[in-house]
Amino acid sequence: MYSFFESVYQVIAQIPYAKVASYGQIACLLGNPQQARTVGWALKKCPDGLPWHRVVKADGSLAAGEYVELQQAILCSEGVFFTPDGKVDMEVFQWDGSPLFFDS
DNA sequence: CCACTGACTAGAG
DNA sequence: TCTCTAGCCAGTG
Repeated sequence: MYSFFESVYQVIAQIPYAKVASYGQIACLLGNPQQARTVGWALKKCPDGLPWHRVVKADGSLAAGEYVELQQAILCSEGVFFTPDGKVDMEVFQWDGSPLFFDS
């Protein structure tokens, strides 16, 4: 079952420690820069072992709905610093997409 | 098969 | 600079 969601999960699974990626960035890696919404919807499925906390909005703010504080807590635990605005410093922590491994 | 929803993004007021 | 609106695709009912 290699659906769009599966691709989303694989990409997110490749996000390295102490790094974050925006929905649009993930969508771009999948080849569809406009599908940021669909990516977020895939995150809502939230499969086991998926580092959904490493996925943030384009401006660096969190987007996990009611799990926002949980996401911030996990990211803080991973070593990601937050600005007083409650946003991630994208200039420092945004994933560049290098460690991608399109296996199988 | 048709319609609605959704953890977004970018542009305009 | 902040807030609001429109558009996008895939999945579920």
